[in-house]
Amino acid sequence: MNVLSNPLMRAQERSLAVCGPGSVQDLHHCPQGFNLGSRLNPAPMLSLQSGQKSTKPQRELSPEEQQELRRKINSRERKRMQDLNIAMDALREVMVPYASSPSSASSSQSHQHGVPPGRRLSKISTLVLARNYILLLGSSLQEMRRLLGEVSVGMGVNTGPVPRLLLTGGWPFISGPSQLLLTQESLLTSTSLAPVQWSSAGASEGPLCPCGICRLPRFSHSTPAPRFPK
DNA sequence: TAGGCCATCTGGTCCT
DNA sequence: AGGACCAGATGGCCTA
Repeated sequence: MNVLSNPLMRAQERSLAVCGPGSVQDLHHCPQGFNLGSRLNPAPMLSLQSGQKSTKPQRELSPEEQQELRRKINSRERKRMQDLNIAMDALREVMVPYASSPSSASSSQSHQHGVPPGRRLSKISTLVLARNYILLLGSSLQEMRRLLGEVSVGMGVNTGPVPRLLLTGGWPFISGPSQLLLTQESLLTSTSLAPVQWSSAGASEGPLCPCGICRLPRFSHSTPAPRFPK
């Protein structure tokens, strides 16, 4: 396998080559060697006194201990980001066929984000496409429910278990992208996965999402309280 | 060469 | 207290 053909591996290769994990350079962020003092706080950095809200006097860390702690923290963060990238790759893997589909409205958006066919989707494009895909599924489901409702009313028959599930608003457990990262439980309990209310006519109708990125019909941007009030 | 995308480091904040 | 999460900063790589 050609390592250089995979941007992710390329990046990892690069980081390993330049600042190998756990190397002393971890501490200095080798390209610049600046991070020994806070950019926001001119006071000596790397005090590493987590929180600093404790009134207890903290034990002074020796330079070696500081190094070791910093290295540990950096390594954790690196691992966290790598896990995130693995998840992103999994999502990407599922979304790529939709991105390359010429009839897909999403593909134009991937182009909008500078993703020519044949190239790896960027993170932002992957997320936008995934969102579009979910919206599409939602509208398809709406439409299906509507049709099933018409049919069952017209025929006056019991529609059986599956249609009833659809008609009552149950979320279908399709073997699609959502199953990659969501459990059945999370699907059932999540309120954010309620069927989307938007015209099946497409994005040309209704107000556009103001975010300027997705440019899709607005369907309620939930704005949870910021976790980090500034 | 400018701009997009990315990985990494870092300090701050929140959660368990 | 330690870990998770987040956002800002920075520099490298790649492409138009």
